[in-house]
Amino acid sequence: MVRVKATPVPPAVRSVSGQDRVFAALANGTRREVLRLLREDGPQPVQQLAERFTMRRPSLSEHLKVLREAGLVSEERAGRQRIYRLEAAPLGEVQDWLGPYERFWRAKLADLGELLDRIPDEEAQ
Amino acid sequence: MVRVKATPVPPAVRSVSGQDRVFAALANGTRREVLRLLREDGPQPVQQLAERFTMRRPSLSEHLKVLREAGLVSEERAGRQRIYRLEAAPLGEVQDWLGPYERFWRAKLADLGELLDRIPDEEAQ
DNA sequence: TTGACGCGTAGGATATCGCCTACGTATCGT
DNA sequence: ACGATACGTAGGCGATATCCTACGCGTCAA
Repeated sequence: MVRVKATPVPPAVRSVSGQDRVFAALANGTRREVLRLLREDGPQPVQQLAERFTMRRPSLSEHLKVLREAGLVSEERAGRQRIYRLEAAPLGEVQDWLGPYERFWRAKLADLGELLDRIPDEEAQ
Repeated sequence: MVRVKATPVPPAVRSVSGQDRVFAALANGTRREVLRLLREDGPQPVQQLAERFTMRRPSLSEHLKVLREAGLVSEERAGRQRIYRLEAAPLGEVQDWLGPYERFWRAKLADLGELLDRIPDEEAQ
């Protein structure tokens, strides 16, 4: 069969490795929870992290691998332990990605605010 | 300026599953590209969106379904067309999720700046 | 009314995900 | 040296993701 497209423009032109990995890593609740634990309780060995989940430790190790390859965590060896630490730089890139969308939800909130303003009470911003 | 949200537009379930849906929807390059197109070129019918991708139209329809169920787009019927529009509110929640991490990458950037300041001859860009 | 158009869904093929158990490697304590 | 500990990897397995073709449904134009 013949497939001729005028302007294909594959969407994966931009670094598939970087942004895709980060978003894919964040698409899992367990991995987001790992990031939260590292943020709130600081760097920890795998064992300590694993206590917070019901899954087996090897499964958590796989999640840590995904986070590592996305640049979201780093590991430091300490004896037979491996201390994992939050690396938030890729999240900064996520925020940059969000930037161009910000005015859209701000507009929505403004609409809501306008509605509220019809009820005599508030100040605007 | 914190306003209590009293049942906004989406009456959908806002629990953990909602957040999961949003992150999962963003984990695909095609879907992020759809959001960009809707942001830059405004609301469009499916056909017009499909011209920008190499995949078949039914596949794009499935991506639009994922975005719809994540609350990231809305559809409006116009004759035999369906006009899709960006709904950025869930992205606002993503930004809220990023909030607690912000100080981490800010700290990293500060360290980098300090490091660059110690090298007098180099220029950063 | 009839056929073309715009779009979604059904169902299948393949790849990847997320979990498991079993096992290998390096380190620590005795 | 020896066993216990901390961790990663290998490989299997069911579920899900992502693409496809075929097709059904509503709308428009002639």
